[in-house]
Amino acid sequence: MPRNAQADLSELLAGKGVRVTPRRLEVLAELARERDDVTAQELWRRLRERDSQTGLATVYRTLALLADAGVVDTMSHHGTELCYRLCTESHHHHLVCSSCHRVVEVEQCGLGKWLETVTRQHGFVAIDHRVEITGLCAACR
Amino acid sequence: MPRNAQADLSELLAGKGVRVTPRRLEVLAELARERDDVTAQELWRRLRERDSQTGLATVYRTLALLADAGVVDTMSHHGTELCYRLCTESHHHHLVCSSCHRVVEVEQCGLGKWLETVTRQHGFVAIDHRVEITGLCAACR
DNA sequence: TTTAGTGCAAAAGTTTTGCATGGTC
DNA sequence: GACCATGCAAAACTTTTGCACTAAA
Repeated sequence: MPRNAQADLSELLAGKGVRVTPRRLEVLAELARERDDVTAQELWRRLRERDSQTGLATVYRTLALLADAGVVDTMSHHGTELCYRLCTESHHHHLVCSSCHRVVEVEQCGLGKWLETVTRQHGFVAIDHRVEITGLCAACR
Repeated sequence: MPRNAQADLSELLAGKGVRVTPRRLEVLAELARERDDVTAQELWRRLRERDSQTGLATVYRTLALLADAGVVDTMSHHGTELCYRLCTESHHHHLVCSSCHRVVEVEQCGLGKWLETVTRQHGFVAIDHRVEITGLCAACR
């Protein structure tokens, strides 16, 4: 990994008030390498393949921390495992290929007015929302 | 439970080509009683409280079957457990109260055109999509 | 020096499976 | 009667915790 990418990751943590450690950088670097989402178990397996000594518990603890800090997004494809993914900071949604599990981030949000309307209609105040579109990507079609 | 509701549930199963059994009707009836979503474990506990002899494995098997048949929706509130809920047949989305977990179904879908646009933009063919809006309901505000 | 992170192993919890038995069509 | 559903107990997994030890600020 390029030396400045390393530094970026450190800043990413420090900026969130999170203590910087070698383990956390390893986890973060692995997340940065993944194009798509991964489970904690998968991430751990890949770290081991790179001869990292990181323990599974640390992976779980780190991912929970990062999710808390808003550095990673969590998704669950309606299986029993939680998936993690390093995400852009801005509001966005996901396009997921049901065949190859590729994830594409969509920056635009098409909900705008509708969101306003339906939440008010039911007496809710919206805090957050997520849209997950499942489909087939170009390669899998 | 009213006698005709019983019959309705039987028809619901039979209509999907699913074999009708007392156990499945019990699970279905319990789901019908729940306003909000439940985990398999919760559902099982409630059945026991009603002196049902249904085994936990049967609850899991039945819920999987019903989800497959499209009779229940599954959601995961980003915890480790999967939640189930008896849903209307038509396309709809969910409004979830983050404080009391109340779920409201929203029949309208505000995605229409936007969905078309973004999927095509990324070379996807959309198969399905789900919108989950988190917020505070009137009572919890 | 104080406070927090980590590895390991054990525990806790959820979901799945094998198998003998009983019920549905 | 054939085939599927069920209960029970065991197994398989994922995730969390306790604790002794190490490292960051």
